[in-house]
Amino acid sequence: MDAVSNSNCEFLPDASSWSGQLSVCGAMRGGLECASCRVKALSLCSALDPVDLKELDSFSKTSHFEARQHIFEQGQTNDAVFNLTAGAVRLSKLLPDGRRQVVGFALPGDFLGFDLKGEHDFSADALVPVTVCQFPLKRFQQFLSERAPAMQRLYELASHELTMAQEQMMLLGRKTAEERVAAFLAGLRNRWEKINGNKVLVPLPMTRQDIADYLGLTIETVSRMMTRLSREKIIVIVPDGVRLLDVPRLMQLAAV
Amino acid sequence: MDAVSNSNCEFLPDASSWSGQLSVCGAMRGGLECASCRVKALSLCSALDPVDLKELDSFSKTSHFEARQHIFEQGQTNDAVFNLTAGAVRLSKLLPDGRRQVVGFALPGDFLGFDLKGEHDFSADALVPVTVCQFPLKRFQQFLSERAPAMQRLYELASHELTMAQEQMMLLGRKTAEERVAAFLAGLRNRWEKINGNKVLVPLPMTRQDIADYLGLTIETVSRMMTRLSREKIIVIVPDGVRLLDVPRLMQLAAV
DNA sequence: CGATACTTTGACCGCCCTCAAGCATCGTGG
DNA sequence: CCACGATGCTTGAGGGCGGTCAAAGTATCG
Repeated sequence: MDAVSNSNCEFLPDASSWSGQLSVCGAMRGGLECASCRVKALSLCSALDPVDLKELDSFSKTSHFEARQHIFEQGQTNDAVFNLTAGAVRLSKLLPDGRRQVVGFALPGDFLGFDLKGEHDFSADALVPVTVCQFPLKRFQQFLSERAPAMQRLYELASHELTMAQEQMMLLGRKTAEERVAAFLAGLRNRWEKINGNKVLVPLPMTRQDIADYLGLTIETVSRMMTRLSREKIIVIVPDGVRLLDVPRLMQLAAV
Repeated sequence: MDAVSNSNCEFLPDASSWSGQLSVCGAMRGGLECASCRVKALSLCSALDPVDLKELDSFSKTSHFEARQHIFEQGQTNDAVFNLTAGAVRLSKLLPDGRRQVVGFALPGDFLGFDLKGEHDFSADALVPVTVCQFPLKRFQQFLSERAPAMQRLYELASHELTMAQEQMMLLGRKTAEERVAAFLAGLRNRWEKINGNKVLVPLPMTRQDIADYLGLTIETVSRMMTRLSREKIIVIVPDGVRLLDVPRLMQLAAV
């Protein structure tokens, strides 16, 4: 996997801004077609031959979102699906009284919009400047119904997402605060590694509040646990992320 | 939906055993083909025309499991998928140190085995006598690749499962003990209603420990919350289930 | 630099867990 | 028919993990 070079795409803990990092490391240069997409191998499109890819390209639209912009919102009718090519997105649900649960973070290569009908049951918000391939829902569904491999690939992605969701249930239902934070960092590391190849620098484009809402904790507890991991020389907290010093120990604390 | 008659299939709080109830209300009489399956409308098979259904039938096998028998286990290689036609199944994950998280309960009509490859990442155990339609994985995959509507239907089921999983994340991450128990009962009611039409009698084929492991609580807390709901005249605890007295209040406590 | 947003740290508290005992139900065998 | 052990459920007393409240520290950006 050489989709992204390691040298100039590394997460730079001291200086690089997200837009800067992501415009360099990002997947699709505006206006170029799917054929040149750099997250293709990670995404839905890996199942498609060049002909199908061109067809898909013909009704896709590249969109950009600034940090904090809504890509779609809970309750809104679902009329498009997305493939994230650059940036990071928070997926969250709200209760009527304002309590929030983050159900996931989407990174480059991730697909948004598995629920192909009805209303969105969570919101998707750009955490940093974001680029997506956007597909109108109707056209996308028609495309799928005519390409068994694409449907099959999408199923695999959804099924994997379901497995991850069950793992998250284990985390939320049965793990301690320290285990949750350790598992979160270890999990994110593995995802980023597939994207930028870096095994020790873990970008955290989300706030502590977002992490807390993802892990079923409060912002204070997340902060305390990060500090604890830091004191124990397992991580170093850097701007917009962490550097992992002792991955084996981190994975052990994560309680698999 | 008249697949199941109401009169003699009601959950009987005082006398009926699970095997008794389920053999009467159950979906498929041993040896009969898919065409007569009574949970068809709820399941994967609703997407199939009679010809495809016959083809599917040709490589299906009806299996029975006694209460407490394993249908499959976490870590075991995945070589079959199942459609539950009668009974109830607990889906659970274990941590190395023995902590358990129940990731779901399967009821008649539910599909088991969305992850079509690798190893099972949870165990499926019969809570009561169970009947399943069993399909060898390879044949099933081949069947799917040739029937777009079936693949699409399976995708819908998986996608719905994912949505439910996200709802469960909200429950585990952000709801109080009372809200969790209320939401659990309200959710089960809606699922049973589709199966047996009963809106107030909610069978609970699982133990309090199973419920606790599903809700991220302890058995004592589940028991206390059930007692509290009972004291507040919202439910009545009956053998093997609950009777709902005040559904609106229950749904309100569930914090939607 | 001052305003704003985010993070960290500390002191205290409460919800749920732990530990322990008692109760109900059911199948089994005397 | 009842004694019984096994299993599961309920209830109570007390403690701890993580939440709440409050304040100080830090980065970013006009």
